[in-house]
Amino acid sequence: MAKSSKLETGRVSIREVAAASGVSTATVSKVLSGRADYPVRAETAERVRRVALELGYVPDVAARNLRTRQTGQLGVVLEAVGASEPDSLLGAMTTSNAVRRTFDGAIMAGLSDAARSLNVPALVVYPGSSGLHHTYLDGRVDGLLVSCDPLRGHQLLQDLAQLPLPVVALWTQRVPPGISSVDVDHTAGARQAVGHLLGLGHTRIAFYGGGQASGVEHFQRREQGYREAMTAAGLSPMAAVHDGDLLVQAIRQGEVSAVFAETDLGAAAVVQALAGAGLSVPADLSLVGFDDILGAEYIAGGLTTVYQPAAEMAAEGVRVLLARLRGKPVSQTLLSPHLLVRRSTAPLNATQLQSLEN
Amino acid sequence: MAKSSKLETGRVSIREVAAASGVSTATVSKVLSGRADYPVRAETAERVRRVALELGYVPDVAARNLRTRQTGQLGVVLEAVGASEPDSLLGAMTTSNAVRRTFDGAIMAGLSDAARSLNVPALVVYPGSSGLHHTYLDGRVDGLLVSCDPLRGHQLLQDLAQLPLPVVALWTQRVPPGISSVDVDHTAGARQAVGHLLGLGHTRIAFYGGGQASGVEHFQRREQGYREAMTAAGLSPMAAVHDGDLLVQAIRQGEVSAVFAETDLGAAAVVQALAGAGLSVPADLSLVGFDDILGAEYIAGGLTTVYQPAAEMAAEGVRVLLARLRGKPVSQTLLSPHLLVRRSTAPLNATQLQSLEN
DNA sequence: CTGTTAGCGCGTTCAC
DNA sequence: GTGAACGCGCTAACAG
Repeated sequence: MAKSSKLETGRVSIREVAAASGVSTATVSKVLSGRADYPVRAETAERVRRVALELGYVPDVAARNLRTRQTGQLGVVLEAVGASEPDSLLGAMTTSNAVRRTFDGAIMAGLSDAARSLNVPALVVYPGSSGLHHTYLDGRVDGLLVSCDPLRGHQLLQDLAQLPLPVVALWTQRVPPGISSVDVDHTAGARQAVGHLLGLGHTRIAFYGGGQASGVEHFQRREQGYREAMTAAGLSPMAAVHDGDLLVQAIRQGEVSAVFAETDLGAAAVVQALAGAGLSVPADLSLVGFDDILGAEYIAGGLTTVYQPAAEMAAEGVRVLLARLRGKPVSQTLLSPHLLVRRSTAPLNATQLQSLEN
Repeated sequence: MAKSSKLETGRVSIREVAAASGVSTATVSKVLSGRADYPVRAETAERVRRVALELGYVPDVAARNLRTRQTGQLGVVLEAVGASEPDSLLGAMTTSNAVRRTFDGAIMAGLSDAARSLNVPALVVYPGSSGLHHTYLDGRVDGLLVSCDPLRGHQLLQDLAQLPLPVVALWTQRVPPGISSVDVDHTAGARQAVGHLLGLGHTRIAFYGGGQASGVEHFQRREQGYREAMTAAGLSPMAAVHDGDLLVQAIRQGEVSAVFAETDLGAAAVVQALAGAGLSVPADLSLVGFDDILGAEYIAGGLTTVYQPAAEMAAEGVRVLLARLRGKPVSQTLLSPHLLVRRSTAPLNATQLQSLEN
């Protein structure tokens, strides 16, 4: 209609609300931003709110961001994603990659739920590529959550530590100074797993793991928990096994009646090795895994395993980050996993006891 | 130092770059925005670029968003996340939920990779709650990608269709008018699966599925593909089976030598039912699943299954959305899945042939 | 053809 | 409770 040189955004602005309620834009802003430290007469506030609602006023995010120099958005960096392994064709996705994605899915779910309930307007996702510069992040988010990939180095965290943003790392305890972390207590989880086996009467408990991926922080902690639990029970920890044939041999010779596997996938490999040798779980071997991956119910008819509280970890991460945004200091948090007892573990039985005595 | 009432952002602004290069801010903007339609002498442009680099100038995202009324961000709605099933405690996560999360992880990975390679600065994630209002989305993103949960209704898409944003739905073909979609061609995948079994000599092929989740779009299409493949081969499709005992009975009576299961999890259930009856895969039954979930390599010693290209679907979704942002029309896309042949399928064997003849 | 001027966009906040 | 400056990049209109 009106021949105007101004851009028409088709939105109701704060000025229109101000005009319609007979106050200044400043007053409208004070009322609607809900800050208690700007006193406005209750009657006025009420009128402004009603008019805003009637007019369908929605504050403009961009303008607010510009003025406040904040976004209300949190960044989520998925380290495993930036690795750019070409896995899209022919299902060439590696298994560990798939595991990561499962967990990232859970992490995203936990983050989204937490963000919504804690009134964080939005999460901004970035792949954890090395080129994750200041440039991309600055101005888009107020802080950063990093879903770390324990299989990779800490280069990403080192880089992110340089940013002028608070950073919370998930799923790791190895963080540069200045970065908060939230991790699962792998050691405690391992102790629970081994404790369960001890409670069933097993004493010859092996740790299955330490393959190519030894050196991985999580796995080291899990083995550490195994050692602690064994030692605390007055038993000698055994050297880690990572070979199905050797394990089968050890079982046959009565040297092993139970195994705590580093991961559920490792446990699945154990089951396959035993099956190939005509042995079964839990009759010949009690088996505990770690992770509770998708499909764990179908490993050995139901794998007893340590559940990692990924969603809770994510939620805690959001809380920690918001706290930092409010000035709280850097912190390190550990969350206890818990044991899911299914059908892959059983009391030490007569047959096992017998071969044990040989 | 200087007693200034201005906010100190500690950033290099376009004005400083302009001053340092001896031109106006307008010129700097023209040079750095890279738009060809604003002619600037090459020499000047070069100087400006150099100065900007030296000063470490980074355009302010908020200011740019405010002026251009665009964000360069795409929204990602995860429908499965908004359902708010309390699954964080005690591992009460349902299996289908876990499957969804796996796929959402893959989707996020695909989206992130695609976004980066297509120069989309950021993805903004939202849980697919019903309260996903205009309010939250408007001004934060230029368009929306929706990772649909086929187990739920289409209410979410109906709501999103009202928004003044282009929307691309992933993982569904049932979309309201005005919404683009990218889905896996479930029917084609099912035809591949059944074709594989036919090629191995099987003719008595059952479809395992149609339980509580019948009515789910994907599953209907998979069953449809089964029917088409059977019919095309001159065979009569059998009624869907969803009971392990009945299936075992049918196998024993020679009525079934192969099964195409609606999902990998369904296939896992079949394996368990057979194991309980002393039957094995693939000796007594050739089995094909659908999904290639994590752990599929461990079902029946390696489940033959239909791989869903989740990451590719996500990448295609980003392309489609960017195209729409450039004015391209609404479109519906189907991506072909492909068969992963592992060890759960084998040629029709003598024993099976014999019981077949009874 | 090259570059400048002068606001615009809109919510927030300081000084009165 | 108000007025007006402010945050900062973009671009239409204009001058040389």
